[in-house]
Amino acid sequence: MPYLYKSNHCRLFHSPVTNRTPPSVSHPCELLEEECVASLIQKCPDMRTLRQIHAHFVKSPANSSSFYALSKILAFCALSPSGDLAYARRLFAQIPHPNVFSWNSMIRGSSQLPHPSKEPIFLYKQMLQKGFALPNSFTLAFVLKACSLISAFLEGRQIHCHAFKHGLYSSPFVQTGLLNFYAKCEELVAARLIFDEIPDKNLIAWSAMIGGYARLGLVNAALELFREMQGAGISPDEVTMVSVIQACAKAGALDLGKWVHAFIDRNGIKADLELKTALIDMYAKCGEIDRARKVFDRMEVRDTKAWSSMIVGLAIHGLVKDALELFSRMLESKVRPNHVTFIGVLSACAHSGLVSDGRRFWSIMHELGIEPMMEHYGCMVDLLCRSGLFEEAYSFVNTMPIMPNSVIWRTLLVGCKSNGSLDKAELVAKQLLELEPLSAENYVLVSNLYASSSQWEKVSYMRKKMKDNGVKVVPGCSSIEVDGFLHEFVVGDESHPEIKEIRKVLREITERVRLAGHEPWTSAVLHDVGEEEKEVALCEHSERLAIAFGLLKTKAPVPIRVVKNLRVCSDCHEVTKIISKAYNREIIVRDRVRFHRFVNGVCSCNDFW
DNA sequence: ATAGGGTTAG
Repeated sequence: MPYLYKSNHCRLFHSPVTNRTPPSVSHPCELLEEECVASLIQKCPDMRTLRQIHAHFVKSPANSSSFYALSKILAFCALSPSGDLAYARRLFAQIPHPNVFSWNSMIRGSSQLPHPSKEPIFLYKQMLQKGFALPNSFTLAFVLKACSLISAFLEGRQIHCHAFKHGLYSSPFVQTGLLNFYAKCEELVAARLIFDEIPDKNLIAWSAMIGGYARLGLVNAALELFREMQGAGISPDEVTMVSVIQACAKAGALDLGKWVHAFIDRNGIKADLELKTALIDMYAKCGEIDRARKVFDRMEVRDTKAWSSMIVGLAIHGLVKDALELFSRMLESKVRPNHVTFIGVLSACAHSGLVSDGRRFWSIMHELGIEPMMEHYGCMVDLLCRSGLFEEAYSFVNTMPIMPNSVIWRTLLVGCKSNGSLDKAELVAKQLLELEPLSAENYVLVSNLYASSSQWEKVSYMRKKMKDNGVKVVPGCSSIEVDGFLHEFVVGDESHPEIKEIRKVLREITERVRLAGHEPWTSAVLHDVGEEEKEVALCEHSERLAIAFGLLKTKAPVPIRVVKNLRVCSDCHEVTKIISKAYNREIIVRDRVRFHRFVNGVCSCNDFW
């Protein structure tokens, strides 16, 4: 059907380029044979040249029925970094019965866009509906990748069925595709079932499974598999190591992270851009900002993510000056900052109350065409509140072009308290509880606020409201790393083998907390327990369990690391302060925003709340 | 005939 290509010829070409020989392609083909098109495409540097190849191809009637050459042209447009997916789409639309190769090119091409969509999944559905081409192992691998990018669980599960239906399940590419898909959807049990079924697990399968555990911060599972992998005689590469390092970072497991770093050096694994960025992130998240900086300084090439991870790391450590200096250097080296970089920069400003700097960076961000996201608004609200500009923060939130989320309202609520704007507090609290009526921490925060102004009736009203709404307390969770193993503690969980000794130390801590004049009423609100159980409620708080464990095991004057606090309340910080002083130890507490380094009861963070 | 699966910052 030659007319098909000729008649659409004009639509595909915006300029008359048909009679010129491509400058960079000096292939002496008179007639563009199939192989010739293929070899030209191989060397094709850009779309301009491709259009010319395409034009020659279209002009030659001998070629117009060559689906092979056409699929080569299509693949270039859809897949090459110098291709043009829009051009590929137009070309594809003109092919009456695309072959499986062309479908695959379109599916893969459309899943490589910077903003993943359902387009590849729709294409796959179309392919099945039309029924002219049957999916092969490439198809399933590509569409599974697309599903994993957007966590399209239902679609991916269907493809799992298709793999059996079309007899493609035995393909290692389909298997790792499925494994990775389930892992990305956080369905680790399903992922593990597939992993265990793979007879000859290769490097990719091992890495995908380790990566699945790593993303969820299951550091022990990730490391156990990493050890098993080596036992099975498979050598990890830099991609595997990124996941292992990420697992350490997520869990705040510094000693493990250091060991893994040494492993990388010892085994001659090349630390590339990604791995170095992962190392920076790991050291920063584990509280070793100097080591993070060392890795960063030794890098030869740094992209936006590398710069950002260092800037964010410095910011969460409260090293504001260094963070902002680094940002200037980043601009000098012509690496374009993105929204994550600005989260680091703005949060750095917020930590030190640098209002005018914060405002300046806010406008630079706009000048660079970066649309502020919720996190950026959050930083600005925090900055204004900490700088005593509560009224401005309040009107800032009320004029936001996007609906403020609970984090924004909570920031503002804390701002109400510190700025003494209790009149606005009720309004903010109302917004917060309307938006998120099922989260226990909101009730605690609001009732803390009432308690600070001795409005006890409102305190008990909050407790009642929480009960009426059926709010369940999500157990707090902390972890502590001892001798290369991460111990996790969940509130109420007594399964730890050393629970008796832990309890003994906890009682001692409780006594010290009491002697210091603190009442553990935050926990009492949460647990609603009688006087007798109050002590238990306090003790059961995960962070204190972790601290207690650290005191048991850590006899030498080394820092006690309390990390991965999912729920850190101001009460915890108080306790940490007291313990640090009593035991003359350095305690590092990490919350979602920053580090608090307590030495002899004094927090190095100047904005300790 | 053509091609492919695991990785970094919030």
